[in-house]
Amino acid sequence: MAKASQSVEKRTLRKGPWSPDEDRKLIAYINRHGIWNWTEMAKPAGLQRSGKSCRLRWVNYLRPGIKRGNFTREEDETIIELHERLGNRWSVIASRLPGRTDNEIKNHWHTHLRKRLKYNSVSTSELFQISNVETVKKSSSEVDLPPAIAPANSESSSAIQLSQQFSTDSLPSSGSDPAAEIDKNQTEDTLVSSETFGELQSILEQQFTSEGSSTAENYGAIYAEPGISATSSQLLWFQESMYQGNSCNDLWLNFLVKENMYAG
DNA sequence: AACGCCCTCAACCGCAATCAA
DNA sequence: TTTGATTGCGGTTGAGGGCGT
Repeated sequence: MAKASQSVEKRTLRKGPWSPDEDRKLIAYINRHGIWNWTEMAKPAGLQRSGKSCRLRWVNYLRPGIKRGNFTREEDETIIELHERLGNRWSVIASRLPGRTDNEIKNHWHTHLRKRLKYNSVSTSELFQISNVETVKKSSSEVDLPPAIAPANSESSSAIQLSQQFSTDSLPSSGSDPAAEIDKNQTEDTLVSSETFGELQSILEQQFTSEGSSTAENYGAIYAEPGISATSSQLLWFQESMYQGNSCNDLWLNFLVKENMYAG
């Protein structure tokens, strides 16, 4: 692309908050074509946004499976624990919290958890000793984490991790790269903590096991499949079951209803 | 009611890593 | 090997809402 037209394009790019219409356009485009190239996608999608902006909007807000709303106690503990071990590696931390994005976790850390830790001025392990008294019935490998229908991290992760179960006790106490060790643990851990989640998992596994391509691509592909209604209704059933009332779900529901994909 | 302060969180920016030609 | 494009990540910003005065 010529430099002149590039700069013209740059000047006309929209910034700031996304409108519902822009959201719909992006969802519709990804639904039909999947994710292939963020910088090139914006234009045919009818968006005057940079690819970067589109990607961010999708990853942090529009992507199916995004869990919004309050963080659970377990999530907080996981974040604090991992932050103590890994530092500001938000994407790694996010990958342990299905449905949560690195951005959301980062914000949550800065606005809530950091203050809480500061206020308590005790070490994380001490905090956990206190908080774990209430959840003593749960073994370390049974600590419930919210289910995910997508890994919270990047599009490039190689597989859907449906039942990311994560034990704080299973974290390595030493090692060259804690994050790598945790990754290893994560891929090995596929424990299911509840019947409900088991059902959800089996449904979703049916949808996701065949390809093993990247997450967002999977969603794009799935929503572009001819057998869309069954898949989307299952996904929506899942989402509605687990995360009722969040704005992202509403958006998807509205969208799918609009697109006649979901007659629920 | 009006104002100012504080908090939250969506979005942006810059840089590093990765990939492809 | 180099170089440009693309993607991913973490830090930061700013709009908007809540709340106290």
